[in-house]
Parts: sequence; C-alpha cells; structure tokens
Amino acid sequence: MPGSWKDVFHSFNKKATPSRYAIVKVFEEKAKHLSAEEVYECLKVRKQKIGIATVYRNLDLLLRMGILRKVNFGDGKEHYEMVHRPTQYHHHLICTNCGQVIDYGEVVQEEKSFLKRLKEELERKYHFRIESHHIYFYGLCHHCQKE
Amino acid sequence: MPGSWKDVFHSFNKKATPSRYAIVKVFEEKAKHLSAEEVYECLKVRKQKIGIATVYRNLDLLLRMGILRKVNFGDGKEHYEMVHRPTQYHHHLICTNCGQVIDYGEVVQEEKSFLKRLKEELERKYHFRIESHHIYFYGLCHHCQKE
DNA sequence: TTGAATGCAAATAATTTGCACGGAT
DNA sequence: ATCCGTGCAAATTATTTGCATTCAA
Repeated sequence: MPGSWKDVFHSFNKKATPSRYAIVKVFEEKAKHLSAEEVYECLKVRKQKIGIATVYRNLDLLLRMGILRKVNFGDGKEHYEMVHRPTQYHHHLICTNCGQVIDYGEVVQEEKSFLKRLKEELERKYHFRIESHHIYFYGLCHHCQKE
Repeated sequence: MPGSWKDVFHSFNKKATPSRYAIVKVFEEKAKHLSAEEVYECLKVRKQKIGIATVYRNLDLLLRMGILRKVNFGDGKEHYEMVHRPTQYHHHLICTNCGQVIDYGEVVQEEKSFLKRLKEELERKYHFRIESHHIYFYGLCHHCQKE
C-alpha cells in the first residue's frame, strides 16, 4: 500500500489493512459515487477477498475520517463518494424518471461567494458550525423529456 | 373530508379515501418532515385504522402527485414533507452529531435569483428540464459544538 | 356494481451485529 | 503477543408485495 494512505489510516489510529486500501482505491479509480453493493461487486471482480460487512464497516470508517461523504439519490440505498477539496466540489443532477445522476462542477461564477454568504448567515442565525453542504437538482434528463 | 382535498384526488383519478385524507392532514398539521413510521404512529394515536403498507403506498402516491417530496437526512430512512409554493420553500440544516434537523427559509436576499441562474445554466449545459432542487447543510448544532 | 384501495402477513432489500479467527503493529 | 479488523451467518430495519376483502364512485 502506498505510504500516503498508510499514514492517513495511522493518523486516525486505525490499521492500514488490504481491505481498506482496496476500498479507497476503488473510489480513487472510479471517481464517482458508489453504493456499498457496487463497491463489493467491484472488489469481487478484482479478486479482492472481502465480505460485505467489512465494506459497510469501512465505508462508515472512511465517512468518519472525512474521506468519503454520503450522497442520496432517493433510490433506497446510500451512495458514497470521495470528498474533494473545496475547489473541486461538485453537486448532483438527478433524473426523476430514469434515475440517471450527473455530477456537475461549478457552472456559475458567483456560486462560491453566494454559498459562503449563505453559510455564514445560517451559522449566525442558528448557532451552527457548518462543515459542508450539498445541492441536489431534480428533473428530467434529455432522453426522458421526449417520452 | 374537505372538498378541496377530495377534488385534488379526483383530479388525479384517484379515490378520496379516509386513509389518504388522514395522511395529508398529518402533514398539514405537523408541518414538518416525517418518516413513514412516524406518520403511521401518529395515525395510530389518532385511532385511524390503517396499515403501514397503506401508509407507504399513499406516501408514494402523494409523491407522484407532487404534494409531498422526499427528503433524506442520512439516518437510514426516507422522510417526507409537504411541497410548498416556491415562495415558501425551505431547506435543511443537519447536525451530524445528534441528527437534529432545522428547517430554514430564505435567509439571504439573492438566494432566489442565484438559484434561478444556476438552474438555467444547468438546463442548458446538460439538457435537463429541472423541476426542483434541495440544499442540505451539514455541521454541528449549538449544543453539539460544546462537547 | 366494480375495480381501486386496504389490511395483513409474508417477502425482499439494505444494513448491522455477534462471534471466533486471522493479521497488522 | 495483542487486539483490532475480518468473514460469515444470523439479526434487524425499512420497504414492498400478494391476496382476499372492503368500499368509494
């Protein structure tokens, strides 16, 4: 396992195991949101010996470590994706008909400044310390509009 | 049942049943997001004879009718809430420690115009027809910050 | 009257847990 | 050597489905 991930796990007083490394590698390589089952299937294809329970336990660990975040598309299962640096954040566009999900980056200039202001306003008003946010847009994808 | 709801169901070619009316009444009165189980428990307290399957079936119906929307707080169950007119929309602030959810309305002036622009940009770029959006903010509530 | 809606129980799907064993430190 | 992490199977939780019965139109 590359030293960097090893160090990350150790910095959280967690052991750097093959299972854990295999999971983060899947997310690094696929670079998209995956359900627990999808991670599990992907690892099976790669001949990585792992149980589904270990996948769930480590997804939860990676969540608590701040390496993954949960996203939910309303399809009955949780999905997970890597947390990117603030400059690389993205949100989701979900087709309510076919379930397709599109990741989009920053498309409008003032997005960051607007969200910063909204965040600060919410923190003051509700005495929260806000750590992240997520925007979901729902509608019909190109294909489903024609039906 | 008040004529208005009766008409709404009929306009969708659906029967106006006591179960359906009881469910919308719960959402009207509680005015907040509820899980299927919470709706069911609430109706039991009110002596409304109903099965949990009927609750799920009608939540789904009300979703398709555009009366309810699904919201997800990452706690393993779906929650539902009434869709309000665009001028009354609100989003959610979720405490990642205790799970508390705060509904917030429009707190920053340019919120609507910003989101309108973002929506239009996304529609053009991805050929979507966007119908709604939802913003979630995550962090620590006042109480959990002190721990 | 008649098909849509319901209640109940059983089925399914997603996720979690208990426990004995194996492996990272 | 020591526990943390793991696999497996069983348990739990959320949601869906099949079917006989009920009831709104």
